[in-house]
Order: sequence, then structure tokens, then C-alpha cells
Amino acid sequence: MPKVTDEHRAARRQQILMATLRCVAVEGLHRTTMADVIRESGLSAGAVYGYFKSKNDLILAIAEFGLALMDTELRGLAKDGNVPSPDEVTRQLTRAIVRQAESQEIDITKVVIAVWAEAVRDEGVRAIVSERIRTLRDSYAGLVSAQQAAGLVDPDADPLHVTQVMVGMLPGFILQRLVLQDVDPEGYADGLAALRR
Amino acid sequence: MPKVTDEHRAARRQQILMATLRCVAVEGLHRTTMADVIRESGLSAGAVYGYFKSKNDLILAIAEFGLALMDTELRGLAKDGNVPSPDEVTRQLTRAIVRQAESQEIDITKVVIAVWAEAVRDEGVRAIVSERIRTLRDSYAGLVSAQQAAGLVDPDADPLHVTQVMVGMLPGFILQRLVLQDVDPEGYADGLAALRR
Amino acid sequence: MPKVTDEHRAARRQQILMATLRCVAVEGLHRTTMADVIRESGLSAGAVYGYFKSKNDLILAIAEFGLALMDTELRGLAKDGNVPSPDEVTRQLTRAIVRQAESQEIDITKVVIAVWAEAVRDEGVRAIVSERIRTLRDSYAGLVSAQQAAGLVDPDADPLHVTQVMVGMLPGFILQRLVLQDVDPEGYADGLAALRR
Amino acid sequence: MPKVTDEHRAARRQQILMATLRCVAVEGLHRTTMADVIRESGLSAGAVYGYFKSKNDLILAIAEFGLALMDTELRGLAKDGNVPSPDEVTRQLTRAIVRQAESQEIDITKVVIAVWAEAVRDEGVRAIVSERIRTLRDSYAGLVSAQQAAGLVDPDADPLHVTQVMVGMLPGFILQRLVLQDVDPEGYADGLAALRR
DNA sequence: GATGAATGAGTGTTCATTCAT
DNA sequence: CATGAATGAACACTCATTCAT
Repeated sequence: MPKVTDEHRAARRQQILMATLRCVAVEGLHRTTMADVIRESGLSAGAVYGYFKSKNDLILAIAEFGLALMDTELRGLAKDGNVPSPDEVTRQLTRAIVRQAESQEIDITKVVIAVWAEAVRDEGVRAIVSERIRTLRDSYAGLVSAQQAAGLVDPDADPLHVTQVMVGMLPGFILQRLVLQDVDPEGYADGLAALRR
Repeated sequence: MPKVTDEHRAARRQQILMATLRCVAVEGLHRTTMADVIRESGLSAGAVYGYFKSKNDLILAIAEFGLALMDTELRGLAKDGNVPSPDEVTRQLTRAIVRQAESQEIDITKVVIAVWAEAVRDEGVRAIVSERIRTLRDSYAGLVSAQQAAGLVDPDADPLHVTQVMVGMLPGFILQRLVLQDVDPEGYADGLAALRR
Repeated sequence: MPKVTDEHRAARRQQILMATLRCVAVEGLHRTTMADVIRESGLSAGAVYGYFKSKNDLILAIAEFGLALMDTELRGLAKDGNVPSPDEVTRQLTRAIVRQAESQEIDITKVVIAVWAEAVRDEGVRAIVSERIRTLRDSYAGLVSAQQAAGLVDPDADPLHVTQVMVGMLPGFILQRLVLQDVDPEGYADGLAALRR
Repeated sequence: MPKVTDEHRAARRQQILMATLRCVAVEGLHRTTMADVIRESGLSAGAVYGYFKSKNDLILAIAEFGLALMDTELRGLAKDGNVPSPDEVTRQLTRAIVRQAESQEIDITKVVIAVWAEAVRDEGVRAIVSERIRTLRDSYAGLVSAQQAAGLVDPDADPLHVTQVMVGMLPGFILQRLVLQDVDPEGYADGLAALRR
């Protein structure tokens, strides 16, 4: 079945990627074997290797995909005319995370934590995670200026530092949600609000 | 002479544990092989298996040890008579993390992230991580009451929520520090302080 | 238009064969993959399999072609009226080998050695190599009679034995040339001449 | 069963080596799989890899061993007081080859041809083959001087060239013996003798 | 007790070949 | 016919664990 359309190729890649995400969410990055991916994808070994030339390639694709999902969700926030307070932003973001995690068959946040761990020791994955975190911060940056102008955030503060904490609150939310299962967006946002007075 | 033997046993366990931490910090949990641990510890395979009956056992011990190190450091904070602001607490905690990470031959925070990832899929590790996070929150709890009394935190807020955010800011600090290497305790604390205006 | 088609077919076969020779000279028989041949030939997998029904078929064709090249070169020798001495024959033959090896883009002698090794274990290849060596000996046979008549070779000797040694000197030349790179036709012929004093 | 004697280790290596030789004589170098070697040696995969760290390692050992067997046989020749003629030397050497090939359960000359083919494309094997051929030539060198002094070989000839042809006659003997099965030491030596008058 | 050689199921990956388009 | 995506058995190699000494 040669000379296949680009859409077909893209669909196959997606098929493999989704199969891998399903495996990784359950087994983690390293306990997911290529045999798992092959079985789960319903393709043959050769087919999978036709789309991803190694397991590492697949991990990089997973990393990109997993973090991209988180990211897209956050873009909409700055769109509105009004300026949300930091706790309001956190509420929206954690809500988005929970929605993502629960909407799919798989909990993407499990994949994301696996990717963080891999980023510590694999340069390629680290580059991807770095880029994603930076993008996230940049998405915030404009919002922070508006918040400073509106008196919601100390106007003398370095916006970078503000984005670092704001982004920095999300991993802890994800981790506590998965491990202790006792955090939720409302409580987490309230907790931050409480710190502000 | 059981006393001496017990001490000997404890020393051997520690020796193996430290060897494992060294390996895990560099290679991660799953790329660290028992052969690595055996070589690094300077013991024989049989000896290592005499102290830890499986690799999973060793991982559990690693998880316990890695998170315990973080915890002990934080206890001292509540000891002082004065009541530190939330950002001051964050400053102290992140400083403690950096101190820990840089004081040892190995960066313990790398091990910690590996442990988080494992907690997602291994019930045993998850139980340990849960317990540690809860302990950390409990250590905070008293402090939060004091901060509420002192007007540093909204007295109407649920203390649990406050401890959730306060603890929740640390994983993001650790992650950004390892991956982007552009965060430091002072900036991070300043960022939080800025949110409180 | 069957004529054109046949020529076309022959050209395609040649194209695939040359591509294979190029691969085999570099990688050897077994490290040359069909994918290599396909890529090098510029054809599709299906096309290559249209001309050679298996890799083994291709190997047989390689064997035939590689040894044929050596053979054609040697025919001209007996043509001349004068009777060359054994060392003179060796000089001409080794010169022919070197010329062949250096004239083409690929060193055909590398392919020849690979074919010898395959002949040891594959009956089909062995049959081809057998036939080629026999042909080579036959080409010599007439010459030997002439040399015996001319007193250049012991007239009482069995011509078969003489052709066996004469042919037998060539593999050693090829091997030493490829591996040690310190033999040349002149020295080799001189060496044989020295034995005849 | 730890702390095993050196003899035990050497015996195990030999056991694996002999198993490999048996496989290579039948299947060639590349069709011999590690699974073949493992089965034939009667050991486990891990055990084999404990003695040879890769298949390539094993191939190098095979090359060394296979050619060494040929070599040892040839040393005794120069020992005798009398000076053998070149054809006599060839008779002895080819006899030694046949004896070696037939004395063992496996025909070592089949392995040797496989090694030649590998030497063309693997630098490590080539180094070993080079060294062996050089050693063989050196073993001859003394003999050639004696033959030149005794008038059996042209005294003006370069001894190197003489050793090149003398060594060069052996591959052709081995090859014709395996492929055509119609050469024997007596005929081959007679063929060379015939060239000398 | 301590040792480390041995095990063997399992790992990521390749590749000759087929066949739907 | 020609194409090249797909197949899946096989490959070289690893590694947690055991147990004879």
C-alpha cells in the first residue's frame, strides 16, 4: 500500500503516539517496552519503527506532545479584556489541568511527571521541557504587566520572578493531585488567595 | 556481640544506599542497574541482596531516604519565636533545598524527581511520598495558624489549602532549578512576595 | 516491442547488480541489506524483487558476475604465438587482477573474497565458483602443454597439477594485496621466477 | 560458584570458542547467531557474554585461534638440518593443512576462509590476519636464505618476494580443496616441482 | 556469611519479503 | 507494472536474581 497520503502518515504517527501515552501513563517511561507500544498500537514492530526510529525518538515525541497539551489550554486566559488576579489565574490553570487529566482516557499528568524525571538525565527531553516552561512563562508575562498596572501585583517586582512562582505552583498541584488526591483547583486557588491578605 | 553486628549492618545498608543515590542521581531509577549499585558500593551481588531483597526494596529505601533529607531541614523553621511571612518561609525552604542539593557529592533533588515519577505507578513508593508530603504539611500547619493570628495570612482561610500551596510551590522550584537553571531562592521568594501586594 | 523490453530488462538487472557489487565491496555479503541494494540502485523494493526473486538469487548473480570479470581478462594470454614462462603468465594475470581492481569504482577482488566464503557453505555459490575455477584451469591447460613442449615446464608432469598451482597462486595474491597491501605483480612474478632457478 | 580458578575460566572460554568454530565452519561467520553459539556451547546467554563481551569479540577470538592453528603446524619445518626444496616445503605445508582439516571434528579451513572475508571489511580482523601472514612469512624467511645458499632458489632474488609466493600458494590450495575437492598435497607439490624444470 | 558465575526471560531493533494500491 | 508501507520472526545483547562453593 504505497504512496500513502500525508494525512494517513500523520494519523499513523498519532495512533502510535496515543498508544505510547496510554502505556506511559500506566507503566512509566522505562517500564513501557517497545513490545507494549507495538501491541497497544495494533501495528507491527517494523511499522512502529517506520514512524519513530528509536524508543528515544518516541520519548521525545511523547514529551513534546504531553507538554503541548498543557500549554494550549493556557493560552486562552489572557484573551479576555479584564485582568484576573493571580489566584484567579491559578484557579483557571489548575482547572484546565484537571479537565485535561480527566477528559481523556488517559491521565496526561502522569505522562508529564515521567517526562520531568527523564528531563533530568536526557538532554533532548530537557531541551523540550525547557522550551515548554519558557513558553508558559512567556504566556504569563503579558498578564503580569497588566496585573502590576492594575495593582494586583507589586509593580516594583521583577516580572520574571513572578512568572517563576506562578508556573512553579503547577508541578506541586499536579504531584499532590496524583499522589495524595486531596487537592482541587478551588482549594488550591483559595490557598493562594489567603496568602495575599 | 549483637550490638556491633547491628551497627555493622546499618553501616552496610547506608553504604549501599549512598551508592544507589549516586547512581540514581546520574542515571535515573530505571537506568540504574543492580550491577551499577554493586560496583559503586564495592560489595558483592550477594552482599547487596543480603541487605535489600530486591531492586524494588532498594527503590523504596531510596524514596524514604531522599525525601527524609528534605524534611529534616524544614523542621527548624517553626522553632523560632517570631512568625515568618509566607514568602520568608519559601525563602528559607528553597535555600534549604539548594543547600542540600549542592552540599553533597550528589544532587539529591534529582533523586527526588525520579521518586515522584515512580510514585505515580508504584503503590509502595506512592505511600512513602504521600506520607512525606503530609508530614511536610503538618510541619507547616502550626506556622499557618500563627501567620493567620499575626494577620500575615487570611484568618478565614482553610489552613489545609494554605499548606497545599506552600508545599506545592517547592516541586516547581526544584524542577525549574534542574531544567532551566535560572531560579534561585531569593528571586522565587520575591516573586511570591510580589503576589502579596 | 519485446526487443526493447528485453534490453530494458537487461539494463535494469545490470543496474541492480552494479549497485549490489558496490554495497558488497564495502559491507560484505551479509552486512549488505536488501534496503542497501534498493537505495543504491535507485529502484523500489518491488522492482528489485521483480528482477531477483530473493537475496540469495542476487548473491548467485554477484558470484557469477564477479568471477566472470576475472576470467575474461585471462583469455587473451594464450592467443599470442609465443609461449610465456609460468612466471610471465603469473605476471600477466596478477597485473590483470590489479588493473580490474583499480579500474572500477569498486574493488572487485573484495567481492570475490566474499564469494569464496559463501561458496564454502552455499551449494549454489559453490557450483558457480567450481565452474569458474575449472574454466580458468582449462584456459591454462593448452598453455601448459606448450610450456612443456618448450621445456619451460617438466614434460613428465601431470598438466592438471600444474594448472592447480598456477591457479592456486592467485587467491594468495588477492588476499595479501587486500590485507597487507605489500604485494604487486612484478614482485610476485619475480618470486615465482626465483623458485625456478 | 564464585572465585573460580583461572584454569576453569580458560576451559570455559575454550568451550565457547570450540562451539563457535563448529558453528562457523558450518554456517559461516554471519549466519552463526549468538543463539547458535549459546546452544552449541551448552551455556546460557549471560555466561557466553561473561567471557566475550560481544559477537565481534568472539569473531576476533575465532580469527586468532583459526589462524594460530595453521601457524603452529608450520614451525617445525625449519628445524631439521637438511634444506628442503620449495616444492618439498609446499608438500609439508599442504599436508599439515589437510591433517589439521581432517583431524578435528570441524574443518578449520572453512573458518579460515570466513575470516579472510571478514578481514576485508573489519579492521580488527584484518590486523589479526595481517599479523598471522607476516608471522608465516617470517617463519619462511630463514628457510629461503638457506635455499638460496643451497642453490635451490635464485640467490639474487628478494627473499620477501619468495615468501610472498610461497605463502600465496596456500590460500589457493585451501580454496580449491574446499570448493572442487580435487587437490591434494602430493599433486600440488608436484605441480610446483614441474614449474622448476 | 560472603562471593560472583551463572541463568534466561526479556530488551530494543533489524530486515528479507509481501501485497494492497 | 511499479510502489513502498507493512510484516514479524529473528537478532545481539542486558540484567535482576540465584545458589554452589
